[in-house]
This record gives sequence, structure tokens and C-alpha cells, in this order.
Amino acid sequence: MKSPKEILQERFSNEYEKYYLVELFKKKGFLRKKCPNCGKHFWTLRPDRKLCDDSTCSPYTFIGDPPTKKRLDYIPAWKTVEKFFVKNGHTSVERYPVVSRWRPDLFFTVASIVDFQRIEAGKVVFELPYNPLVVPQMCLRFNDILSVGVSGKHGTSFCMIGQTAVANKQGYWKDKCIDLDFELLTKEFGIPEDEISFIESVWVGAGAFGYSLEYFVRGLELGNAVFTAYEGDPSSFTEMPEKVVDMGAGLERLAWMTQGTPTYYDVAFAPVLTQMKERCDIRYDEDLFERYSRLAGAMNLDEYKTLAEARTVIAKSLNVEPEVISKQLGPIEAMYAIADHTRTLLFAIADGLPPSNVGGGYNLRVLFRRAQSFINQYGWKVDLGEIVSWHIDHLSKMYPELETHRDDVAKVLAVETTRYGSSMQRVSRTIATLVASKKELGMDDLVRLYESEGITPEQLVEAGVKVSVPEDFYQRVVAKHVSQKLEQKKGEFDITGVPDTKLLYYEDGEKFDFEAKVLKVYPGNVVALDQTAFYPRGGGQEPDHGTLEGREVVDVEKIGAVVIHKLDGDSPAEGSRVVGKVNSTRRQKIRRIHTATHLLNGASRHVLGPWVWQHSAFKEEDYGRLDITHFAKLTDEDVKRIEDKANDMVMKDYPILVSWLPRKEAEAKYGFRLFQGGVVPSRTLRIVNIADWDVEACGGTHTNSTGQVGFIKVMRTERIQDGVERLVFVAGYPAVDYVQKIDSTVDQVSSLLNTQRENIVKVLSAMKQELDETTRREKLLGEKLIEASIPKLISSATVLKGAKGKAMLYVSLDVDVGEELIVSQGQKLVKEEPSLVCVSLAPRGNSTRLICFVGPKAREAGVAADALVKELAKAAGGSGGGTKEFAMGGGPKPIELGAAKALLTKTITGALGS
RNA sequence: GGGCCGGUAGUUCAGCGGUAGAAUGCGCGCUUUGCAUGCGCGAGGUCGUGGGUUCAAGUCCCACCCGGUCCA
Repeated sequence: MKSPKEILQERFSNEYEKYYLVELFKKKGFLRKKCPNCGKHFWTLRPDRKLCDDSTCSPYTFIGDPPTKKRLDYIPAWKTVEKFFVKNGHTSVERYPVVSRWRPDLFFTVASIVDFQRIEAGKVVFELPYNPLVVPQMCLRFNDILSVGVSGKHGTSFCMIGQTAVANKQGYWKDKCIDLDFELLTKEFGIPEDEISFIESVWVGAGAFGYSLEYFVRGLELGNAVFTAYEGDPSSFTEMPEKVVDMGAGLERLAWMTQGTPTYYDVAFAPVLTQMKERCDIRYDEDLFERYSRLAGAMNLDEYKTLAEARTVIAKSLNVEPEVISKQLGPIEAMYAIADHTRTLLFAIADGLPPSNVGGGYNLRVLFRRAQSFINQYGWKVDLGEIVSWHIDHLSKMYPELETHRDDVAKVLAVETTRYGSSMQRVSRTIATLVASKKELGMDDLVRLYESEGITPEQLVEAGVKVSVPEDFYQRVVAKHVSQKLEQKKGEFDITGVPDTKLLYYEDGEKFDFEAKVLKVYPGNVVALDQTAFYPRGGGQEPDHGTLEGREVVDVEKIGAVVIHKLDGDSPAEGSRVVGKVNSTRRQKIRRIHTATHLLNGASRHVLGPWVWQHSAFKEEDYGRLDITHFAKLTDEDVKRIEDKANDMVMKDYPILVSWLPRKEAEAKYGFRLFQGGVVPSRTLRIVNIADWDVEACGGTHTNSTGQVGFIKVMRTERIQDGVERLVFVAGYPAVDYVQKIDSTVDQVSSLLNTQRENIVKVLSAMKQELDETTRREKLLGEKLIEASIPKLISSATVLKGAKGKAMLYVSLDVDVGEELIVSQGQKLVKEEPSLVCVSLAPRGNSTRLICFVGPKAREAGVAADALVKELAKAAGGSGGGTKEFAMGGGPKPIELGAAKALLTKTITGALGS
């Protein structure tokens, strides 16, 4: 069966004149051909060309032999591109963050077009700050980590030149796009016209798709011009009123094409590689490597089962031993991978996402550990932080913001390095014990070790643990996780036909009484009104309470643009007019908490660092929670500084300015810091601005000035997950209550200690010391007492005789002196008198504890402690157990000493035989 | 966001219903030594927290806290 994409491709190619035949092709006389190898249609100026220029059909031929006269480095290549597009009417836009916080469906910016996509009501919309524009967008992709460093062209980060335009009066459509791209390649880069070919393709993205022309030179794809013309998915779509040109070209690849170096890494990371080679003393036969790369590039690696097999073939044609190749390649590939991974880490951390074990942060941790393990493997004396700073030296000419994050990134990497170190230590300890145990491990053990300790089967094999690793180990691990996926969909209220609710709380924050008309009544006493002053649950803020026509409003939610009120009791009739009263005290309290949340969030970022973002938040009337992203546990000192800073903002009593701005404008003015509480899915944003110190897009209710918050107190912090710290706090009256409660507790403690409050710590620590001392003395004293009483106790024992020998019975009913002492006494007694049977009955509340020792001689004569205890415990309504030498037991009923003695005498006599 | 593993002496860990242990580090005494010297003695523990089951809970059950790890 054909995939939707294949069906689309067929449709577009069948009508190629409509879709793919651009002006340039007519003007220059491009020929349309079908590749006999892959079946794709392509356009070329060369009549003799048979195969398409995709590397699977036509291997690389530019390595060591670039088609251009110019040799352009990475950054000059961008300058060339930028100048060209600006000259042709484009605005050059700064790159967007690589962490795509405006797209909740993505962790990272994976393509330049992502910059200009927003989600509205589950639909992707395009929004360009300028038209047309060009952007050097750093993109992060993690699908091919294992190929990075090996293939010569895969990376986890790359700079995508985004040429983006809306097909309207300011912008343009496909003809001009291809004209410009062709001109860029030929005139600016100097690639001969007949070296360039275009392959017909389709592109299906989230919520939109179109046809595209991929352009290739000597086997290398340089760019892909996507003509996004349809909204929806291939099965159901409409033509877009404003189509979007989305051309993405790899900057590194353009530079690579002009240089013809063995790999793309040599161009992208040139200065960093130079420093790494010098520092780590990486030496290799560069000439041999180039010849190897040329062959490797010219080969279709898919034809070989394994990389090793392909290398053997290459080695043969180079006339060297395969071992020579693989031995030289190891460190080179490691070096490339490290250069790539560190650059990715640099951008991600600088844009506010440190490595962690959840979310997108996990991808970064994987990269960090892969890079660090290469360094360890080759024993290189270099720190990943240093390599990152080399990247900054290189890239800050193009991305100056990296320089300002130099110290922050170093700090984050230092923490991560420490974590990796302790993790490795733990792993090697575990492996060492496994090796020592000499046990053979099964599949279950392997999975447990991998999932819970991060120990790979490969590590175990290398360490010499006995294992048999199934070939599909990793697939089985992944499969385990996939099956557990389930999604819950909650029931919703149908709002079709219900007009948008007029939101009175935005018009006037002080309006608590209002009149409204009931538009719809849902089952369960839920009503929708034409207008409301009730603030619904949203953005972590709990809803207003109050009354509606005398009935308690217990919950308020917003569904789409309709606010629904849940009532306690019956519902007013549809169409009736109702009077609403918002509980203003509750509203005021929540306002304080909400503003306090912004202040703490701003304070955290200022105190801790720019990686701090709000992860989530919760605002109730009597307390609030703010979760922030931070890579280390908050210290008491951190919390104090955050608290101080936030309260400082309160004292200064800044006005809180609320305004509505078009999204485009707001983003341009304040950047993506706006989206602290997550993405706001609307075209106009409500901006809450506190002295330009903390500016957030937020729909919540706030105080009019920071001073109205009154006072903020952090009660405690928790770690929610790796990289997320929670602040639990109070503000306003609850904060005063909280401090008063602590104050009164301190009062009680100090009066209990009979001292002044200032002295309680001193007094308590002295008391604790004294208690320790007393406990030690008590123990010593107990031992002494026992020793002293031993002869007396032994002499008071009753002698019992039987056929097998004799035993001496000593039974005591002790006061509660602690089990430890009784045990110690028993131990000493039987040591002193080997034929002694010592039984202690210790009452504990209503129940009885039994402790029994039987001396070696008495055991020889047939007496067993466990049997005695079991017998006696039965009388106490319980049970017990232990060894022949020592046993414990008890029961819920008390036992009298006399009865116990009689029972024991009988049992022992029985055991001794008659 | 989901799953799994762990929390016991300063440190690293063993114990997994019945008297809380080892190694190392620490203190003291002897030994006197090529870079982890040997021997002996000693101190050091709310067995993460709170509930429950049980005559008895580091040990079993539940909740929480803390740390680690894997997957999306």
C-alpha cells in the first residue's frame, strides 16, 4: 500500500507543470528526467545526466575537489548568504532559541520554519515578523546520535538558513524563491549552473503540507524549498489563503561544498578541531583520511551490512590493512562527535535548558555522557567546558549572545561533570561486585541493570561478567515502555452555539457584583452566562468562588471562550437573569499569591541565573507553589536571597502594568521570556509587566502594585524532578499567619525550656549532649548491675533433673528495663552457668514479651529455647520463635510468674526425660 | 510525562521477620614502613520519614521525602 505521502507525490508529479515547473526551469531550459534508480523526477541542465543527484543514487564527488573557486568558512558563508538576501529585500532576523518554548509539541527547534509557527486551537498557524525574511536558525535534532562523527554529515545541531516568505504583495511565491536560490548558488558561491539539479518532492508537516524542490550539487543536498500551500493533512485539507515559502538550507553544507573537506565537521568546527588536536595530541595521517573519506563518500554505505564490512572494502582499495583504518578512525570520529555534541550543549544550555533526566533535557544528558565517555576512553586531558568555550570564541562573532552565557554554561557543565563522575563510580562498583559474584545474569537482570542503573550489556561483557546478550536487547527494552502508553480523555462540555462569555474581570478588576443572563444549563448544575466577573481556573490560578443568584459557586472553568460555573444546589433557568457576587476576599488573597509568584519567579532568575524558567505554578488563596527550572538543589542561602529580592520588589511598590499587545509585537519587544507559564494560544497577549523586571504573558488576576502583596515568605522547597525545584510560599495575610505561628511555637519551646528565645538552640544542643551522655551511662550501669547480680541469680535457680541430664531454671518477671538489657543479662547468665535456662517475662503494656536463653549444657540435655518460648507464648495467646539457643516471643495476655514457672518446669522436665 | 532501582556506622556496602554486621576511615597501644605497613583495642547507628500488619519490623504492606536511572 502506498503511504499518503507517496500518493501526494504521485499527484504533484503527474501535474508537474502546475506544481514544479518554475520560471527558472523554462528560462534556462532545464530538462525533466526520471531517475531509473529511485524513480524520482528531477530537473537538470545536463542532457547526459541519467541518475538523480541524491547521494543514494549519485555519491559525493566534491570531497577534495570542490566545484567552486571560492573557499568559504562557516561564518563568511553566512555573511554571503545574509548579504545576498538582504540585497534582495529580505530582513535578516536573529536566530530564535533552540528550545522551542512557543511550541508545546516540540522540545527543540528542529527547523527554521518552527520559528514562525504558532499553535492556535490545535492548528499550526504561520506568523512572520517580516516578509520576506532570512534567519540563521540553529536547529537541534537527536534522531541520528550514533551516526554523528561517523558519517561525516550527521550532526545533532546545524544551522538552517531559513528563507521564509508569505506569498502576498510584500513576499513572493515559488518562482522568485527558486530564482533567488539559483542566483545565490551560482553568482555568490560560484557553483556552475549545470552542477545544480532539483528533485521533485513533498513535505508534510504538522498541520500543513506542500510540494518542494530539493536542490543538490554533486550528491549533496544543499537545500529544500518547500511551498506550503495546504492546511490540514493529506486526507483532508484546504488551500491556504496565504501560502508560505519555507526554504531551508544547511549553512554547514554550503561551506562544506566550497571547501571539499573530508567531512562537514572540518568546516563547521574548524577552530575547535584545531585546538582539540593540539591539546589532546590527536595525530593521524590526514592524507590517508582524506582518501578514505573520498571513497566513503563515493560509496553507498547502505549496500553493506555493517560499517566494518564497508571499511574493509575501502581499506582494500586504499591498499592498507583494515586495522590501520579502524585504529586511526576511532579517535577522529570521537573528536568529531565531541565537537558536535559540545556545540549542541552550548546552544541548549545558553537558551535555558540544562541536561537532566526528564524531557528534552535527557537528550542533552545523553550527548554530554557520550562526549565525556569518548574523552575518558582516549584519556584526553581536556574538559568539555573548555571545548564549549572554544566554540564560544568561534561562534560569538555570529551569535554574540553566547558570550554573555559563557560563565553560566560553564557552571552547568561543571555540575553535570560531577554528576557523571559519581555515576560512573557507582557503576564500576556495581560491576565489580557482579564480577566477584561470578553469577550468570539473565535477561531480567540485564534489563534491571540497564534501566535502573544505566549499566549497558556492553559494559558488562567488557568487564567479564557472565552474560548472554540477546541481539534485540535495546528493542526489547524500548518495547516494554511503548506498551504502557495510555491516554485519558476527560469529558467536556459542548459549547457549540454558546456565544463567547464577556469577561468582566478583565474590564474591571474591582468589579465583584454583576448581573448576567443564563445562556445554557448543563447537567450537574453547570451554567454558562453571557458575561461574568468570576475568574475561571487557568494558568495555575484557582477559580473565584462566590454566589450566583444565592447559590454557591464552587468551581469555574473556561472551555474555549466560554466560562462555565459549577453551582452547589439547583440551577437557575435558562434565559433567566441572575445576580452574581464574587467572594472578594478570596479574590484579593489569590491576587496577592499570583503577583508573588511572578516576583519569586523574577527573583529566582535574577538570583540563580538565566536558565531559570517557570516550569509550572499553582495559586490558591492561602498558599502558592512555584516550580522553577534549576540544575541543583536550592540551598537555604539561595532561598533567602530569592525571598529577599522578591520582598525588596514588594517594598519598592512598583505599579503592575497590564496591557494587551499583538503577539508578534510582544515577542519582538520582550522575547520568549514572556512565555513563563507556557505558550499562550492567542494572537493578542495580555502582558503583565512589573517594572520591566519581570514581564510575562499571563491571564491571571494581579494586584495593582507590588506593595499590595504585603509580604512574601517561602515555607519550604522540594525537588519535583531532576532540574525542577519547587518553592512553596505564602503571601499577604497567610504569610503573616505563618510567621505568627512559628513565632508562637518558638515561644512555647522557650517557655518549655525555661529560657529566653535567643538561647533555645544553645540549651537544646546542651540537652541533647546530656541525653547522649546519660544514655551511655545508663547502658554501662545496666551492664555493671547485671554482672554484679549474676551469682545471686544463678544460685536462685531451680535445679531440674532427668534421664538425659540436668538443667537449672531461672525465671524472672522483670520491670520494663528495655529489651537490650534483658538480652544482655541472659547472654551473660548462660555463659556463666552452661546448664542454665533463663526465661524473662517482660510486661509491655497489656502484653507480654518473652526472652529465653538456654545454656550449652542444658541444650545437650535436650532443652530448646524456641520450643520453650512457643509453649509459653501459647499461654499468653501469642507465639514466638528463634533458635535452640535463643528465642523471643510473646502474646497479648499477661502471664503470672508462678504459672509460667510451673509450665516451664513441666516442659523442661519432659524434655530432660524421666 | 511514564516506568524501574536504591536510602543501614564519617564513607562504601552486606543483612531482608527473631541479640544490627563487614571493609575502610577515625582514636588509642604495640609494630616501624618505600607510597593502601602489620597486629590488637576502642569510639561511632532515630537502619530516610510517618502510618499499618505482627508476640516481634532495616526486614512485609501503604503513603510521603530524598537520590539515581531508563524510556517518550
